[in-house]
Amino acid sequence: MKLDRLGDFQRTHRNGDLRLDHAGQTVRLFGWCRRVRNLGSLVFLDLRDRWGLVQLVANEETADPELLARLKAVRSEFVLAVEGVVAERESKNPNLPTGDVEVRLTGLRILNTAAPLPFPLEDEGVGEDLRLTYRFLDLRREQLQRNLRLRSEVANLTRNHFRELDFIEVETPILTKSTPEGARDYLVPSRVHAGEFFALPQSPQLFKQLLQVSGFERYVQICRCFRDEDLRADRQPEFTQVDIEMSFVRQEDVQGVIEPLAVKLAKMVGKDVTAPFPRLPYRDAMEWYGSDKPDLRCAVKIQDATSLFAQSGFNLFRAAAESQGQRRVRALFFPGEAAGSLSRKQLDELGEAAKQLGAGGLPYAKWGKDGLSSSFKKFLDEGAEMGLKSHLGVEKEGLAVFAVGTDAQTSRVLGELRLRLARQFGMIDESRFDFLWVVDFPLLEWSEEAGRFVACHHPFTSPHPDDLDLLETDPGKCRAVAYDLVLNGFEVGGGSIRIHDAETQSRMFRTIGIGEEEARAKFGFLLDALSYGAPPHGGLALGLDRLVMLLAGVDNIREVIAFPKTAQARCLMTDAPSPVDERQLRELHLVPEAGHQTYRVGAVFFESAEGGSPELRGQALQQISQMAPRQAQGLVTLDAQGQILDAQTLSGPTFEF
RNA sequence: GGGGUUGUAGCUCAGUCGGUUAGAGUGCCGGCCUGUCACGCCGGAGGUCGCGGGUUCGAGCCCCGUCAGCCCCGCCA
Repeated sequence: MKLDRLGDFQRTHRNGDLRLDHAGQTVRLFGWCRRVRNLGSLVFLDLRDRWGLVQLVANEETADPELLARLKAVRSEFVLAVEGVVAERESKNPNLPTGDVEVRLTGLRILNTAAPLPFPLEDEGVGEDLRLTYRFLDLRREQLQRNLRLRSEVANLTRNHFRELDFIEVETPILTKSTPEGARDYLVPSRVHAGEFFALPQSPQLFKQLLQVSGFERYVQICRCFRDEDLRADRQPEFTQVDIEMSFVRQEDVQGVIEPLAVKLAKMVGKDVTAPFPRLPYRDAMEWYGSDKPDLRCAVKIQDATSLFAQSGFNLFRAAAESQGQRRVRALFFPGEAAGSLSRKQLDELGEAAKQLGAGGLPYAKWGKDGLSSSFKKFLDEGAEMGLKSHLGVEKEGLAVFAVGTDAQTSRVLGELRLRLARQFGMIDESRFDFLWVVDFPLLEWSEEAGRFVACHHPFTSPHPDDLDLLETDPGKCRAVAYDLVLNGFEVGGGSIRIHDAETQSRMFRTIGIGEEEARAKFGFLLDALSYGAPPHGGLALGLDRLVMLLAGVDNIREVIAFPKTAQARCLMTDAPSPVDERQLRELHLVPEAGHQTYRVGAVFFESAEGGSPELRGQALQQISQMAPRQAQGLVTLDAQGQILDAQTLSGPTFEF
């Protein structure tokens, strides 16, 4: 098709803005054809631009025949420039903001054609792999346009918020130094320095602290961060943080600049939240909710039921009661008919879920229409049942589930079941935004894998002033001045007051097994900086993607990122990551120089009683084909004496011997 | 690294106990149509049943392997 030129055509209106007031005006519009409805001698076309949709119309009696013919050639997603007169419609469409008017065409330029799309833009439920492969089309969809617009507004509001509070935006390096601790780094090989690497930042942590030493006092940055770890629905390998750091502050001061921002952001999507947010010590969060990021939209709390079973005939529970706190019996009680009428099958499924979470099983007590049923009913005489009911607060129907074990075990099981059951029983009010601060995190935790203590937050987090001495005596008990911002069961931010003196920092390094020499080599610049007048300081980082996800009311972080990666950390659109030229690898010193190239020859020997059966050979060939691409590959089959039976290349013929 | 789940027409899906030529809706192409807005009516084209192997007289369906998407555990200071 011959395309028309844009020429000097100028837009006069946005499509979505046209109203009855415009009737009689000649307008010029741009946009994409959403759909043509060709009724023969009457043709309608919906023209879409970023701001909305308006109906165009032309008919045989009034329109230029050439224009009409051209209009009939238009297909979905063609790019058009049109001129026409706004007119009141004969039949209005109340579902459309522009539904009272239409544009009677006087001119039409086809600026570009479009092949039929690989998927319809209107449908929900298109396969996500397709959407990601054609992300540029996926992004035409209203939902994603809306999400990215929201994201843009969140970023702007955030910038303005901190600007008003006199923060300074400073950019920090993307090419930086790999540090031990924390997530796996993405590495960037240095061409100039053979065998050496930059790392992409997991966060600008050290730089923002150094900016405090430099005297900026209030720093903010909306920055990209990178972590080479496995993905989840709310986790991408590159993500965006709203990163702040302040000098001369306590925890409350940092929370005090974040809370009003959170209130404003919530308001932006029509949610009323009030600051200050509740502060919940980590220990209580684990005790009541079995999670360090509790979803407070459900009121159900975990309760300790250990003492109830001190005399019980139920050995499992009594043993816990006799373990002097080593193990406990903990319970969740869900009131309501839905909970009280759970079927045997559903209870079995719950039991399975509990086992997946590491429990031995799931003891339960259910009060339904026909009274008590329980997996340990024979140990529940009337008195015991009454005790249980008054302890758990059972009034009418409901379901209690139990877990027994160490605190870590029972928290894990009940924390997860709390969420699952609350959802199942409709006890989560989806319309609510429940922010809270989880505070007083432990500073350190024992790592079985590393055989030492590791920092819970990061190694620059200040120990709680009251717990300083525990660093050497009982590190596991030492609290940190660290705080997470939690929204509806998601960690949307985390921060801490930092260590600002070199001596405490050295003690911290020592405690987590980083020796003097290693500390010098890896964090020398930080220790230096701390020794030249570092002010007390602290800060926080918000996970922007996750926050926007919750503000947008979607359940996946990819829905608020323009070009996200798959769960396997690939970009289906660009097919990244991908192999690179060997020349690039040589320049980066990742393969030996040309001329000194060495070739490795590998062989795998499959021993088999059947010798060269076709089945085995097929399997072997396929496995080889998946080992290393672009190499000559083949399979040689030997008999028991080592004589070659045949040789087969992957693509070529089979050579018989 | 482990577990679960999905993969059939461009798209969304159905496909019985393993049995004839693999279907529907939608999209696409052609024709008709003056008030549509999910336009309507008529006709047509369109399939590597993800890929490889096996079992079987016969495989979309059963078995083994593998690839890809999604969810979860581990991991994510």
